[in-house]
Amino acid sequence: MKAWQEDMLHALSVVNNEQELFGIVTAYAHNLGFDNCAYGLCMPIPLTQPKFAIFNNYPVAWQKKYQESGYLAVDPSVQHGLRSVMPVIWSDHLFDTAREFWEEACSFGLTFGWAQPCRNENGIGMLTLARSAQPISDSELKENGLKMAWLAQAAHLKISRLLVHKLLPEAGAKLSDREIEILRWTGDGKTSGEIADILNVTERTVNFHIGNAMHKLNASNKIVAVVRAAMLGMLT
Amino acid sequence: MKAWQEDMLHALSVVNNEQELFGIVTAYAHNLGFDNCAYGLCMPIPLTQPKFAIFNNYPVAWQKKYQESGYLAVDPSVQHGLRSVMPVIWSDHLFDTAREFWEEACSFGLTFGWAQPCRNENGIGMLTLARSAQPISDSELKENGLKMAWLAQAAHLKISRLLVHKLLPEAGAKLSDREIEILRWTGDGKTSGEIADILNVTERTVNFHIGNAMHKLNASNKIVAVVRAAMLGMLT
DNA sequence: CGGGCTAGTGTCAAATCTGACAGTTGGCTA
DNA sequence: TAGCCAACTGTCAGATTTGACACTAGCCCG
Repeated sequence: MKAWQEDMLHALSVVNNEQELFGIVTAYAHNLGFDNCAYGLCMPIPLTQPKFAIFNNYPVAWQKKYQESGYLAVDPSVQHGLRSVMPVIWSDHLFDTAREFWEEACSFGLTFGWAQPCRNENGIGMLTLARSAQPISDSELKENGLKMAWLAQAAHLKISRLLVHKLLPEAGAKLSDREIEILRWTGDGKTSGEIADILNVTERTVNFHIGNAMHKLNASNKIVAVVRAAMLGMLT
Repeated sequence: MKAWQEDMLHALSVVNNEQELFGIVTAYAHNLGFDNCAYGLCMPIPLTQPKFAIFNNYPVAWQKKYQESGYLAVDPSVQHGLRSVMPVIWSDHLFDTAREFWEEACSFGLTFGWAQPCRNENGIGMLTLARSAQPISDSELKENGLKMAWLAQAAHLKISRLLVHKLLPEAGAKLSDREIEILRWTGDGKTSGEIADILNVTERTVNFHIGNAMHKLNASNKIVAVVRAAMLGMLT
């Protein structure tokens, strides 16, 4: 494996708090020629008003403005990340539907940018690398593009886990094999009685396991238990 | 955007059947120096026994052997793809737990390989590029790595949609805004009565929408409806 | 203007789930 | 050997869901 890949993963492995982790990402971004970088995570639950977590080293005034104006719901690059897995370079076309937002960002020195979404069981993450001068050229992409993509994947891999386990207690639940099996069948439409037949146990036993899973996942009914377990990748 | 990226996406856009699509991917793989390539997709539902779809141009004898021996459940590169979003290069270390499998693959000329997993609302996909001679060097990765990663993303983007819509009829369901809203609340643990209060409608109306969503998603109860909608990205 | 579509509402019986009571069995370990 | 834990089972009342009957109001389109 290439030295810088091991390097990056190693650097990201030695710390275990999200601030430091993001600091390391920022440093790598700097090495790759980007003064600014941002990592955003959209967690898989709750379904109504999903939780977001954002780190960036943008100008404080812009962070404030972004927050206060609710730009998270406007920002086309965020919209893109929530829909696609393809990387994007900031362009007029991308910000077609939010001209003002785009111009305002430019006024804070966020002119040229590149963003790579990533998905895993902890949700959808996106790493953005940006700077005020120098468009992102083809030769630069050829030189550093793979490292940028790698950095995005690696950042998401490490940061998302940390964040989700800190902000979503249910993500830490350890389900037993039996519980997982039963939640799977439940999510495929079987009633407790049917699952009992499939597994050759009593309906009471099936409900017992479902009840335990509900407690572990802090779920008020089995719908929530199945949805959470599925969204957090526990049934895969 | 770089010419080859547009090229690739364009080439993948003009056809709309999975065989041809995979043919194009194969051709790009060939240009990148890989005789063999494979794309595998693990669909998000059902939860018990998830559906897989696989395309490859491996030797027929190996395809047969792989199929018959149930290697899908053994293949460490598949296991990796189901767990992580990081790319991997085939190595002794990766195949540590399946020596025989690894040697057998080598005997069919599948010696050097690289695999990139990708995730989206259509499930987990993985593109593998392989060949019999010439290890994958750092300089080659530097030269072509980004294109390889892009090819994987693009292939997954195009093929997964087609496959999922063909093999999972429920993926084509168009839920109304009201249905989505109600399924979200349901997945967060609200009962029909509670949702009725939240939305200022009757409990009967909530159940009406849930029933409609159930029909569209071919679901036997609302658990299935919520799980399917969530797993297929309809609630994001 | 009639037909189709979406959103909304009523009622009622049967099926299913949830919570709280109270247990047994077998394996692992201090 | 006593204690703990996971898996399993029984019963029962009350809450919730599901399916099937039928109906209104508003909007768009041919």
